[in-house]
Amino acid sequence: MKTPAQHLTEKSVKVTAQRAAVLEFLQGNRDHPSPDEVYRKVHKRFPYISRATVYNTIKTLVKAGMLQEVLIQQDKTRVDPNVSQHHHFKCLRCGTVKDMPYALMTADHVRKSLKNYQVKEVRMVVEGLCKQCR
Amino acid sequence: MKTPAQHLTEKSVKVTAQRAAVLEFLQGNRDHPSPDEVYRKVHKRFPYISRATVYNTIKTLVKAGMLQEVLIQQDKTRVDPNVSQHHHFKCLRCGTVKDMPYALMTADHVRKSLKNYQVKEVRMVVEGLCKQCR
DNA sequence: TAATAGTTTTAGAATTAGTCTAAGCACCAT
DNA sequence: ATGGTGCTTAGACTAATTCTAAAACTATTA
Repeated sequence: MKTPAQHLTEKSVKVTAQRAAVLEFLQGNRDHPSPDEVYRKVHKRFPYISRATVYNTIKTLVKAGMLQEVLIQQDKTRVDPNVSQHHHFKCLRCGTVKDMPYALMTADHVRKSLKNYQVKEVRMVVEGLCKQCR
Repeated sequence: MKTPAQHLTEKSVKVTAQRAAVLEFLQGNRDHPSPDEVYRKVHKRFPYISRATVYNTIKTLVKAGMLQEVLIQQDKTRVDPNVSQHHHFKCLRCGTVKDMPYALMTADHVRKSLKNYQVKEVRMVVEGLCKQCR
Protein backbone atom coordinates (compact mmCIF):
# COMPACT_ATOMS: atom_id res chain seq x y z
CA MET A 1 0.00 0.00 0.00
CA LYS A 2 1.39 3.37 -1.09
CA THR A 3 1.96 6.29 1.22
CA PRO A 4 0.53 9.74 0.46
CA ALA A 5 4.08 10.90 -0.31
CA GLN A 6 4.46 8.17 -2.93
CA HIS A 7 1.18 9.17 -4.55
CA LEU A 8 2.32 12.79 -4.74
CA THR A 9 5.63 11.81 -6.30
CA GLU A 10 3.88 9.65 -8.85
CA LYS A 11 1.85 12.63 -9.98
CA SER A 12 4.89 14.92 -9.99
CA VAL A 13 3.61 17.00 -7.11
CA LYS A 14 6.35 18.10 -4.74
CA VAL A 15 6.05 16.42 -1.40
CA THR A 16 5.60 18.58 1.68
CA ALA A 17 4.39 17.63 5.13
CA GLN A 18 1.23 19.72 4.61
CA ARG A 19 0.33 18.12 1.29
CA ALA A 20 0.90 14.65 2.63
CA ALA A 21 -1.30 15.42 5.63
CA VAL A 22 -4.17 16.71 3.48
CA LEU A 23 -3.93 13.82 1.07
CA GLU A 24 -3.71 11.27 3.84
CA PHE A 25 -6.86 12.66 5.43
CA LEU A 26 -8.78 12.63 2.16
CA GLN A 27 -7.69 9.25 0.87
CA GLY A 28 -10.21 6.76 2.09
CA ASN A 29 -12.55 9.50 3.27
CA ARG A 30 -16.04 8.85 1.91
CA ASP A 31 -17.74 11.91 3.43
CA HIS A 32 -17.15 14.41 0.62
CA PRO A 33 -16.01 17.05 3.10
CA SER A 34 -15.80 20.75 2.32
CA PRO A 35 -12.35 22.36 2.16
CA ASP A 36 -13.05 24.03 5.47
CA GLU A 37 -13.94 20.72 7.08
CA VAL A 38 -10.71 19.33 5.71
CA TYR A 39 -8.87 22.24 7.30
CA ARG A 40 -10.55 21.77 10.67
CA LYS A 41 -9.95 18.02 10.79
CA VAL A 42 -6.38 18.11 9.53
CA HIS A 43 -5.58 21.06 11.76
CA LYS A 44 -6.53 19.05 14.82
CA ARG A 45 -3.81 16.51 14.09
CA PHE A 46 -1.28 18.89 12.55
CA PRO A 47 -1.75 22.31 14.16
CA TYR A 48 1.10 23.74 12.09
CA ILE A 49 -1.04 23.77 8.93
CA SER A 50 -2.85 26.94 7.85
CA ARG A 51 -6.24 27.39 6.23
CA ALA A 52 -4.75 28.94 3.09
CA THR A 53 -2.45 25.97 2.62
CA VAL A 54 -5.35 23.55 2.79
CA TYR A 55 -7.20 25.52 0.12
CA ASN A 56 -4.05 25.78 -2.01
CA THR A 57 -3.27 22.11 -1.59
CA ILE A 58 -6.76 21.03 -2.60
CA LYS A 59 -6.48 23.15 -5.76
CA THR A 60 -3.07 21.65 -6.50
CA LEU A 61 -4.32 18.12 -6.03
CA VAL A 62 -7.37 18.75 -8.19
CA LYS A 63 -5.11 20.00 -11.00
CA ALA A 64 -2.93 16.94 -10.56
CA GLY A 65 -6.00 14.73 -11.00
CA MET A 66 -5.84 13.34 -7.49
CA LEU A 67 -9.07 14.93 -6.22
CA GLN A 68 -12.36 16.12 -7.65
CA GLU A 69 -14.51 19.05 -6.58
CA VAL A 70 -18.17 18.12 -6.57
CA LEU A 71 -21.19 20.37 -7.00
CA ILE A 72 -23.78 18.93 -4.63
CA GLN A 73 -24.29 21.72 -2.13
CA GLN A 74 -24.90 25.34 -2.94
CA ASP A 75 -22.92 27.11 -0.27
CA LYS A 76 -19.79 25.00 -0.09
CA THR A 77 -17.59 22.94 -2.36
CA ARG A 78 -17.26 19.27 -1.50
CA VAL A 79 -14.07 17.37 -2.14
CA ASP A 80 -14.05 13.81 -3.45
CA PRO A 81 -10.93 11.63 -3.52
CA ASN A 82 -12.69 9.33 -5.99
CA VAL A 83 -11.56 10.75 -9.33
CA SER A 84 -13.20 8.16 -11.55
CA GLN A 85 -16.31 9.17 -13.45
CA HIS A 86 -19.31 8.73 -11.21
CA HIS A 87 -22.50 10.35 -9.98
CA HIS A 88 -23.80 11.19 -6.51
CA PHE A 89 -26.72 10.45 -4.25
CA LYS A 90 -27.78 12.90 -1.58
CA CYS A 91 -30.06 11.84 1.25
CA LEU A 92 -32.71 14.45 1.88
CA ARG A 93 -33.03 13.51 5.53
CA CYS A 94 -29.51 12.90 6.85
CA GLY A 95 -27.59 14.75 4.16
CA THR A 96 -25.16 11.93 3.44
CA VAL A 97 -23.61 11.93 0.01
CA LYS A 98 -22.77 8.64 -1.66
CA ASP A 99 -21.01 7.82 -4.89
CA MET A 100 -23.13 6.24 -7.62
CA PRO A 101 -22.11 4.29 -10.71
CA TYR A 102 -21.46 6.32 -13.82
CA ALA A 103 -23.41 3.79 -15.88
CA LEU A 104 -26.68 5.22 -14.53
CA MET A 105 -26.24 8.03 -17.07
CA THR A 106 -23.32 8.49 -19.44
CA ALA A 107 -22.18 11.32 -21.69
CA ASP A 108 -22.61 8.96 -24.65
CA HIS A 109 -26.25 8.43 -23.84
CA VAL A 110 -26.87 12.18 -23.80
CA ARG A 111 -24.87 12.76 -27.00
CA LYS A 112 -27.34 10.63 -28.92
CA SER A 113 -30.20 12.95 -27.98
CA LEU A 114 -28.44 16.31 -28.09
CA LYS A 115 -27.10 16.66 -31.60
CA ASN A 116 -26.82 20.44 -31.44
CA TYR A 117 -24.43 20.46 -28.51
CA GLN A 118 -20.95 19.15 -28.07
CA VAL A 119 -21.34 17.19 -24.87
CA LYS A 120 -18.22 16.94 -22.74
CA GLU A 121 -19.54 15.56 -19.48
CA VAL A 122 -22.71 14.78 -17.58
CA ARG A 123 -23.15 15.07 -13.83
CA MET A 124 -26.14 13.66 -12.04
CA VAL A 125 -27.35 14.05 -8.48
CA VAL A 126 -29.95 11.61 -7.25
CA GLU A 127 -31.97 12.86 -4.30
CA GLY A 128 -34.02 10.73 -1.96
CA LEU A 129 -33.70 8.66 1.19
CA CYS A 130 -30.79 6.34 1.90
CA LYS A 131 -31.01 2.82 3.29
CA GLN A 132 -30.88 4.08 6.88
CA CYS A 133 -33.41 6.88 6.48
CA ARG A 134 -36.08 5.35 4.30
CA MET B 1 -52.20 36.78 -20.55
CA LYS B 2 -52.05 36.98 -16.76
CA THR B 3 -50.31 39.71 -14.85
CA PRO B 4 -47.74 38.92 -12.18
CA ALA B 5 -50.27 40.06 -9.58
CA GLN B 6 -52.79 37.54 -10.86
CA HIS B 7 -50.23 34.75 -10.67
CA LEU B 8 -49.44 35.67 -7.08
CA THR B 9 -53.11 35.69 -6.13
CA GLU B 10 -53.62 32.31 -7.78
CA LYS B 11 -50.91 30.84 -5.57
CA SER B 12 -52.25 32.60 -2.46
CA VAL B 13 -49.23 34.83 -2.14
CA LYS B 14 -50.10 38.32 -0.99
CA VAL B 15 -49.57 40.87 -3.70
CA THR B 16 -47.10 43.68 -3.09
CA ALA B 17 -45.42 45.98 -5.58
CA GLN B 18 -42.04 44.42 -4.79
CA ARG B 19 -43.20 40.85 -5.32
CA ALA B 20 -44.90 41.75 -8.56
CA ALA B 21 -41.73 43.49 -9.78
CA VAL B 22 -39.51 40.49 -8.97
CA LEU B 23 -41.94 38.05 -10.52
CA GLU B 24 -42.40 40.17 -13.61
CA PHE B 25 -38.66 40.33 -14.15
CA LEU B 26 -38.24 36.60 -13.75
CA GLN B 27 -41.18 35.46 -15.81
CA GLY B 28 -39.95 34.98 -19.29
CA ASN B 29 -36.32 35.36 -18.22
CA ARG B 30 -34.26 32.45 -19.61
CA ASP B 31 -30.89 33.46 -18.15
CA HIS B 32 -31.12 31.66 -14.82
CA PRO B 33 -29.94 34.78 -12.97
CA SER B 34 -28.57 34.76 -9.44
CA PRO B 35 -30.61 36.47 -6.71
CA ASP B 36 -28.13 39.30 -6.67
CA GLU B 37 -28.48 39.78 -10.42
CA VAL B 38 -32.23 39.85 -9.94
CA TYR B 39 -31.74 42.52 -7.30
CA ARG B 40 -29.48 44.63 -9.50
CA LYS B 41 -31.75 44.44 -12.54
CA VAL B 42 -35.01 44.98 -10.71
CA HIS B 43 -33.47 47.74 -8.63
CA LYS B 44 -32.64 49.69 -11.78
CA ARG B 45 -36.30 49.90 -12.71
CA PHE B 46 -37.73 50.09 -9.18
CA PRO B 47 -35.15 51.79 -6.99
CA TYR B 48 -37.44 51.53 -4.00
CA ILE B 49 -36.79 47.79 -3.65
CA SER B 50 -34.15 46.51 -1.23
CA ARG B 51 -31.76 43.61 -1.53
CA ALA B 52 -33.25 41.80 1.45
CA THR B 53 -36.69 41.97 -0.09
CA VAL B 54 -35.48 40.41 -3.32
CA TYR B 55 -33.92 37.55 -1.38
CA ASN B 56 -37.05 37.17 0.76
CA THR B 57 -39.34 37.31 -2.24
CA ILE B 58 -37.40 34.66 -4.11
CA LYS B 59 -37.65 32.37 -1.07
CA THR B 60 -41.37 33.06 -0.85
CA LEU B 61 -41.93 32.34 -4.51
CA VAL B 62 -39.89 29.15 -4.35
CA LYS B 63 -42.05 27.94 -1.46
CA ALA B 64 -45.16 28.83 -3.45
CA GLY B 65 -43.89 26.71 -6.33
CA MET B 66 -43.51 29.64 -8.69
CA LEU B 67 -39.72 29.50 -8.96
CA GLN B 68 -36.97 26.92 -8.67
CA GLU B 69 -33.46 27.31 -7.31
CA VAL B 70 -30.96 25.48 -9.48
CA LEU B 71 -27.61 24.03 -8.46
CA ILE B 72 -25.36 24.73 -11.44
CA GLN B 73 -22.78 27.11 -10.06
CA GLN B 74 -20.88 26.71 -6.85
CA ASP B 75 -20.65 30.27 -5.60
CA LYS B 76 -24.14 31.53 -6.36
CA THR B 77 -27.67 30.22 -6.56
CA ARG B 78 -29.42 30.51 -9.92
CA VAL B 79 -33.13 31.13 -10.15
CA ASP B 80 -35.31 29.44 -12.75
CA PRO B 81 -38.90 30.49 -13.46
CA ASN B 82 -39.44 27.18 -15.25
CA VAL B 83 -40.81 24.99 -12.47
CA SER B 84 -41.51 21.93 -14.57
CA GLN B 85 -39.18 18.96 -14.19
CA HIS B 86 -36.18 19.47 -16.42
CA HIS B 87 -32.40 19.32 -16.59
CA HIS B 88 -29.73 21.87 -17.50
CA PHE B 89 -26.94 22.37 -19.97
CA LYS B 90 -23.98 24.58 -19.12
CA CYS B 91 -21.65 25.83 -21.84
CA LEU B 92 -18.04 25.54 -20.72
CA ARG B 93 -16.97 28.44 -22.90
CA CYS B 94 -19.67 31.13 -22.64
CA GLY B 95 -21.30 29.96 -19.43
CA THR B 96 -24.83 30.03 -20.79
CA VAL B 97 -27.27 27.76 -19.05
CA LYS B 98 -30.09 26.19 -21.02
CA ASP B 99 -33.03 24.05 -20.00
CA MET B 100 -33.00 20.45 -21.20
CA PRO B 101 -35.83 17.93 -21.49
CA TYR B 102 -36.50 15.83 -18.41
CA ALA B 103 -36.82 12.74 -20.60
CA LEU B 104 -33.03 12.59 -20.96
CA MET B 105 -32.99 11.02 -17.52
CA THR B 106 -35.94 10.40 -15.25
CA ALA B 107 -36.32 9.44 -11.61
CA ASP B 108 -38.14 6.30 -12.80
CA HIS B 109 -35.14 5.22 -14.81
CA VAL B 110 -32.87 5.54 -11.80
CA ARG B 111 -35.34 3.80 -9.47
CA LYS B 112 -35.02 0.63 -11.52
CA SER B 113 -31.29 0.48 -10.84
CA LEU B 114 -31.16 1.74 -7.26
CA LYS B 115 -33.34 -0.63 -5.27
CA ASN B 116 -31.73 0.22 -1.94
CA TYR B 117 -32.64 3.88 -2.10
CA GLN B 118 -35.93 5.70 -2.17
CA VAL B 119 -35.40 7.99 -5.13
CA LYS B 120 -37.28 11.27 -4.97
CA GLU B 121 -35.71 13.26 -7.78
CA VAL B 122 -32.83 13.31 -10.23
CA ARG B 123 -31.03 16.40 -11.40
CA MET B 124 -28.63 16.37 -14.30
CA VAL B 125 -26.22 18.95 -15.60
CA VAL B 126 -24.82 18.43 -19.07
CA GLU B 127 -21.55 20.25 -19.72
CA GLY B 128 -20.06 21.01 -23.11
CA LEU B 129 -20.19 23.59 -25.88
CA CYS B 130 -23.39 25.19 -27.10
CA LYS B 131 -24.39 25.75 -30.72
CA GLN B 132 -22.65 29.14 -30.82
CA CYS B 133 -19.42 28.05 -29.15
CA ARG B 134 -18.72 24.66 -30.67
C1' DT C 1 -62.61 56.15 12.18
C1' DA C 2 -59.20 54.38 15.64
C1' DA C 3 -56.79 50.82 17.62
C1' DT C 4 -54.57 46.59 16.98
C1' DA C 5 -52.34 42.65 15.17
C1' DG C 6 -49.90 40.57 11.70
C1' DT C 7 -47.09 41.07 7.51
C1' DT C 8 -43.76 42.97 4.66
C1' DT C 9 -40.00 45.92 3.74
C1' DT C 10 -35.82 48.09 4.85
C1' DA C 11 -30.82 49.47 5.76
C1' DG C 12 -27.20 47.94 7.45
C1' DA C 13 -24.69 44.68 10.39
C1' DA C 14 -23.15 40.00 10.61
C1' DT C 15 -21.80 35.63 8.77
C1' DT C 16 -19.52 32.32 5.82
C1' DA C 17 -16.77 30.30 2.30
C1' DG C 18 -13.24 31.32 -0.21
C1' DT C 19 -9.40 34.35 -2.34
C1' DC C 20 -5.59 37.44 -2.12
C1' DT C 21 -1.34 39.54 -0.43
C1' DA C 22 3.09 40.23 1.09
C1' DA C 23 6.47 38.36 3.93
C1' DG C 24 9.01 34.50 5.67
C1' DC C 25 10.84 29.74 4.83
C1' DA C 26 12.82 25.68 2.75
C1' DC C 27 15.28 23.44 -0.47
C1' DC C 28 17.89 22.87 -4.58
C1' DA C 29 21.62 24.13 -7.78
C1' DT C 30 25.21 26.76 -8.46
C1' DA D 1 27.31 30.59 1.30
C1' DT D 2 24.17 32.68 -2.44
C1' DG D 3 20.29 33.06 -5.21
C1' DG D 4 16.11 31.49 -7.05
C1' DT D 5 11.95 29.13 -7.08
C1' DG D 6 8.18 27.52 -5.05
C1' DC D 7 5.53 26.63 -0.50
C1' DT D 8 3.39 28.26 3.64
C1' DT D 9 1.47 31.64 6.55
C1' DA D 10 -1.57 35.09 9.07
C1' DG D 11 -4.54 38.07 8.33
C1' DA D 12 -6.96 41.31 5.29
C1' DC D 13 -10.34 41.20 1.90
C1' DT D 14 -14.45 39.94 -1.12
C1' DA D 15 -18.86 38.29 -2.52
C1' DA D 16 -23.08 36.06 -1.62
C1' DT D 17 -26.26 35.52 1.57
C1' DT D 18 -28.60 35.79 6.13
C1' DC D 19 -29.95 38.19 10.13
C1' DT D 20 -31.86 41.95 12.95
C1' DA D 21 -34.66 45.33 14.72
C1' DA D 22 -37.24 49.05 13.39
C1' DA D 23 -40.46 51.26 10.23
C1' DA D 24 -44.26 50.96 7.03
C1' DC D 25 -48.28 48.60 5.39
C1' DT D 26 -52.65 45.96 5.38
C1' DA D 27 -56.52 43.98 7.10
C1' DT D 28 -59.55 43.47 10.83
C1' DT D 29 -61.92 44.51 14.66
C1' DA D 30 -64.06 47.74 17.93
